[in-house]
Amino acid sequence: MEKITMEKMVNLCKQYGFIFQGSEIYDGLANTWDYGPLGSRLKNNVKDAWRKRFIQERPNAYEVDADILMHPKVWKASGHVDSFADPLTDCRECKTRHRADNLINDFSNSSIGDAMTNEEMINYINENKVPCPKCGKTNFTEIRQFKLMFETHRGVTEDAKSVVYLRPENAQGEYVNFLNVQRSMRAKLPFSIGQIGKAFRNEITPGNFTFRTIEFEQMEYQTFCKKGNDEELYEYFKEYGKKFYMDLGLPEEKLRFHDHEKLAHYAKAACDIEYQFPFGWGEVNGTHNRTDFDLTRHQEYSGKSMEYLDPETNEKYIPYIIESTYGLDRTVLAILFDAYHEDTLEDGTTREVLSLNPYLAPYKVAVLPLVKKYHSEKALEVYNKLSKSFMTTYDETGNIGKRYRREDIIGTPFCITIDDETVNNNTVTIRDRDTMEQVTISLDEVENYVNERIQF
RNA sequence: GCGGGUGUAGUUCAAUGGUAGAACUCCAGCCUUCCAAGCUGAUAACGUGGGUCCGAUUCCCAUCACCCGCUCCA
Repeated sequence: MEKITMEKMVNLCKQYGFIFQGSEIYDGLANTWDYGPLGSRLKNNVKDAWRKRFIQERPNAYEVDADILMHPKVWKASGHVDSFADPLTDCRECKTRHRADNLINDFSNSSIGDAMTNEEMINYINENKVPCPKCGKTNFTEIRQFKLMFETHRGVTEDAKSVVYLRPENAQGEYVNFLNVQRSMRAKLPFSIGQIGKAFRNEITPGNFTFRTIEFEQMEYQTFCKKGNDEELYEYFKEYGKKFYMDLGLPEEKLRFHDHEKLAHYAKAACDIEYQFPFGWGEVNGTHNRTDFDLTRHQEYSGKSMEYLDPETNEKYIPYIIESTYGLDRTVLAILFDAYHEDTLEDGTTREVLSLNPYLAPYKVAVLPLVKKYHSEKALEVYNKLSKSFMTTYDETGNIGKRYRREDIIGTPFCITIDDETVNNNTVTIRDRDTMEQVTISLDEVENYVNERIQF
């Protein structure tokens, strides 16, 4: 088995219609990628798998589909406006990051930093030898204005009032709907709100194909619980997430937990699930104990009570939140890397195979007439019939071996060959992608045969 | 954001200061009754913008994009 490089994966994805470079005919827009016909099928199948495990099979779980554009105050409350758009400078000595204006204001015990430009700030810092609060040295990088949120404008005027943001995370869509979901679903704690959707971050990125992009999709799961149950649920969802990845087909030895030492402003505990990509271990999931930070802030900023009335104890309290976020694009990428391998057959020839979990495969079945001129009519009949049940493809070009190879590389689990026996006796040969074994069954049994094997 | 590398057909490569050649893929046809066979034919490329030059795909500059390594990353 040959290890696949990133370059080869990018190529393969383009060649077979999984993922294309964004805006390619205009030389591309950096760190944007479009999912092609097969890629979007795969991605949707991953979403469906997630929905099944997280919404359908778990008790008290509800899905929402919140808007990407939210009231600007949401991002004030969440802390994103303040921490995502500041003049930041790094201490070269101890690698800590600071707001330049705060350094100056604290140093001068005034608010003169507020009115300075970035250049004035760094000059002031260097001339006055403003020390790093952590290590006491004065060796700061140039100030960089971090605006990690994409902004756009509501309405036709471009005044500050009309600024709206493309959401940098989906979570707030679940949080602001906490009460709506709780009331309308008559939900009792603990319950969960899940959401699949796009988020945007204006980051400087190193790329790595779809691993880090400026627009990305997340599958999020927020579990609201009583304080005291939070730590147990946090541990539970870490394991549940790992199990999910293993169910998708990723091997345990390529997955690991990575506990965060440096925590975000909202988190009490944070742990990633990482997958071993060719470029190293990379985060595919993040589970956070967000405590009651978010709902408390929303209560503060909106003036609306976020308290839950516990029907058993009659206590009122703001719930804790355990968040578990799955990077959809990263998950798809991990699945692609893991599924790809090159086989050497007995006769010495090779084949490239995507051994995808059949549930995830873009096409479940390929219908192949053994010889075009004798069997294509019957094959098209079969194709039309099977298309009603699952994603089916049809190929009559070239010899049968070549068509098997074409299906192997796009991960189609079952190839159905239509031959004289099909025409005369209504039996077909089904060939398995991974074992290459063939079975002959009646045409009527095909749907059941395939259905049994594509469950998640 | 920094350093290095690379941009020629869908892919992988070639050649050239004087209008680009091949293999594979793809498509059509022939052949073919179960694993990339063969034959015929067709389509298809110098990332973009400047500069030097009579003339630039080739040399120079810039830009865009990708790759590798840093950096960054809720």
